[in-house]
Amino acid sequence: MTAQKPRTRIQEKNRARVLDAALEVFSQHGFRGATLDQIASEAGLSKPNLLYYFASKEDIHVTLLGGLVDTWLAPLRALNPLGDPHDELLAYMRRKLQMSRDFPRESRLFAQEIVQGAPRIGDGLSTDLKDLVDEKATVIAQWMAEGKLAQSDPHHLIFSIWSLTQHYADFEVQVRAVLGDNRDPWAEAETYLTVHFQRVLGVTDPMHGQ
Amino acid sequence: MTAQKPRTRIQEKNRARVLDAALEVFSQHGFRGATLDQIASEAGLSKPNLLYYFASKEDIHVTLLGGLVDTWLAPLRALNPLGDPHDELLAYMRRKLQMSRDFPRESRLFAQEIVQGAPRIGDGLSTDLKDLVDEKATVIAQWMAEGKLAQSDPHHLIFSIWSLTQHYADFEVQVRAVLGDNRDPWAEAETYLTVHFQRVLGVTDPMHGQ
DNA sequence: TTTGTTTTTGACCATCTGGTCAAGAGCACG
DNA sequence: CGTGCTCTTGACCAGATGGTCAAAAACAAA
Repeated sequence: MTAQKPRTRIQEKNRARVLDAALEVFSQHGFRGATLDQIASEAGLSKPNLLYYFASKEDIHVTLLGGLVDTWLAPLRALNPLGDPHDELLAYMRRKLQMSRDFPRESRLFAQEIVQGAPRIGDGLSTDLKDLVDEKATVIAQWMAEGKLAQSDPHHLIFSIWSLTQHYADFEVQVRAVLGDNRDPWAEAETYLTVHFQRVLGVTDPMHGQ
Repeated sequence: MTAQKPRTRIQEKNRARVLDAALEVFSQHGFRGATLDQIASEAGLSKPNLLYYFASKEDIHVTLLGGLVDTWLAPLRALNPLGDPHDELLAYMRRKLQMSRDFPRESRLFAQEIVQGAPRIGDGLSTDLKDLVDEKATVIAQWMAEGKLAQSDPHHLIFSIWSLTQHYADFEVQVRAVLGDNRDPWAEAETYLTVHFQRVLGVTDPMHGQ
């Protein structure tokens, strides 16, 4: 299943450096907009040296995306069917927001891949992703049927969590431009989204400000 | 202010064809991923002929984005301070969703520009966009102060409308992959988002299913 | 038809880009 | 030191790409 781990320490270190550099460049310019020279320079390696560690530009990109999907889906996997519905979903939202804040480059890389039609990841979407989402959607539907959450379409509820949290990473420039320099987007996002989702989920007893 | 309109009919027609082709290609591959040959081919023109109508690749891209911003902001401009708060905001959301459905290429083009840090549109964000949003945020804040809407941060409320509506255009592949072939994302989106925002806005008297 | 203007194109070019290669540097081990 | 292995690089290449240009085709006006 897993590819053979690189043997030496230096290989492991340099592969990591390349991947980090590539993440920086790919997330900013997209796959075709990125150049091997840029990545090599960012990684502090010569281009041929970079190609000693990875077979091709696409190899780097694929490796990056592959390692990403699992990480990205982890918060959803962690959604516990046995926990309290509100707590679980709010916690999921917060975890997702944290990931957007802590790994904006990863978020943007993923966003670009999807916007462009997921040309190099498409298959995984219809299988792994769909299966996981369907599974969790069933759990949520069950919660709703039990009257523990306000009724709505579970799939779209999940979409709304993705959309609202990733927005702050993917459209960060726009958010900052609109809010101005004196505000902290991430702090405000957590406050706002908590209230937002409490309402959407149909909280029974929040301290409703006013 | 406005550039001199092209004189002949054929110029107007061919410029339009180029822009449409460019929109197709840019929105799919990003600026650097798109090639003049692709655009020319898509427009049914030879590359030199294309460059007879536009000075450069960047010229095409800038023209496209420039014409876009106004259109994209129109729905927000139309938000009426004198109307009913719930109706106005729900109508805004629906108009935005319709635009995402009817002009997904425009949405994706814009999304890519923002994700990449708005390198060719950045200035407009901090001025035109910010001013308009600030203005409308004030209106919304007023509505909230009058108790006509549930309290929350107006700027982030606007972000949430952008985010949730554009998601269905920008991440359409993902949405379709997750929902499967037998569902209609756009129809469901309208239904879902209506309920979603009724809750967020603090509807006084919805038919609450259960 | 003649003349002047707009449109179109084939040929061409400089540069960039992903990728190769052979040779060299560094290094571990006997 | 010598031997073999990993790592690094300068030089190079083929193809793609943005853009130019002079000349030809279309077209409009007289």
